[in-house]
Amino acid sequence: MSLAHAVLTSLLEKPSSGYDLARRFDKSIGYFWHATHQQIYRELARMERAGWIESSIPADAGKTRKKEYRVLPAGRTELARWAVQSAPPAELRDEFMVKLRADAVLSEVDLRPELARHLALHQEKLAHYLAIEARDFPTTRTLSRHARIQHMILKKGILFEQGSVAWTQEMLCLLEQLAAPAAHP
Amino acid sequence: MSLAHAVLTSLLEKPSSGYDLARRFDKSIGYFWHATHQQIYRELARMERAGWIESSIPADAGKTRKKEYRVLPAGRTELARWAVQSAPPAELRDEFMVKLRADAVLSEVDLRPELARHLALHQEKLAHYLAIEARDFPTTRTLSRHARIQHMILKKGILFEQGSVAWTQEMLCLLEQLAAPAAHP
DNA sequence: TGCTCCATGTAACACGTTACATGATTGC
DNA sequence: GCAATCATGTAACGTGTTACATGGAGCA
Repeated sequence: MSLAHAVLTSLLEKPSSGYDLARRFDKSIGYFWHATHQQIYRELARMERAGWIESSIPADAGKTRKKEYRVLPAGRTELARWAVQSAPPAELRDEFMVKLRADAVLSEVDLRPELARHLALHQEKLAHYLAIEARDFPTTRTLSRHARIQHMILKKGILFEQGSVAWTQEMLCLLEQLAAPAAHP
Repeated sequence: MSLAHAVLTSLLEKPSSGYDLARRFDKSIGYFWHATHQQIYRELARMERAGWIESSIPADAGKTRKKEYRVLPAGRTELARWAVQSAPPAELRDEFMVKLRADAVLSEVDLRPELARHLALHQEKLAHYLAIEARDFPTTRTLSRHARIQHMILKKGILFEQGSVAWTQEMLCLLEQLAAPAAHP
């Protein structure tokens, strides 16, 4: 049950509506823990029932159905309890590796177009992360504890995308070689 | 629906029982696509109903309930269809990053023991992968198409673990610094 | 006899995805 | 007036996890 805790963290950083949460997820925690708005609404409803959070109608709601959620002490306690709990480290889960194995055994499919597409996507994401880094962490020194941890989280994403870019390029290269052996005229 | 295709691939490599599949998963495809034996049995039952695979009682079954599954032409076709289908590249999904964010906002938990544990696990996994590499791919040249693709899949795992080790060390270092600022006597 | 390993499964539940529904507000 | 965006939800389904059940084979 990790989504609940991701939502708690996000709400501690800034109390918000489910809709806002869903959007902020897309560009912060969502880089490491994606969730759709339906999951988030479901989780918010559960957590309110559990007494971890409470909702109110914010000042800027007007005639909309907008609600704002805040973390209650019970939620904070629960988050701290969960955070120090031991859990297995993240595992790689990559559908494309399965496709490669299928290619290796079938040897009748061409995965190069898909690889090229992935390469572009990884490069795009990497560029995006690097832009965030340049904007938010221009200097390593003299930053608050909070900022330095956030920077390390971002670095994890950068490392992952750099690895992905490098590997995808090498793989593409290999498939080119295998497709055109002894290609000199 | 990716588990089905992982199982198809594995069965093409070697027809086997559900039990054997589950164990082979643990140390091949399972590095990139983990599955429990319950998932595998469920998937095998579905695929047999769908006509992608068929089962028979193998010669070495004796009085056990052992069954052996083989891929049918329909299964092979389905695998090829799926393999060239476009899909989004793998995303990072790391619970520990959520914990770090929680730490950043709570600043009352100590994640160092857990980080140290993860570091050891990553190093162990990396050593394991490198041992497999040394054993199965002593030379890059003169290998078959199949082996060279398999090697690249393994390299992806190595790259991931290397990145994880490096990042975890740096993170541990930072948490030490933050815990003991200006520590010279 | 009792233990571990082989081998297959059922059931219940938690989590994630997809499609659809509803209605108000904002901008052209 | 119409489309896009804000905002919240229901329903159905697919996938993954956990706990439990069953029974044979091999061994001390």
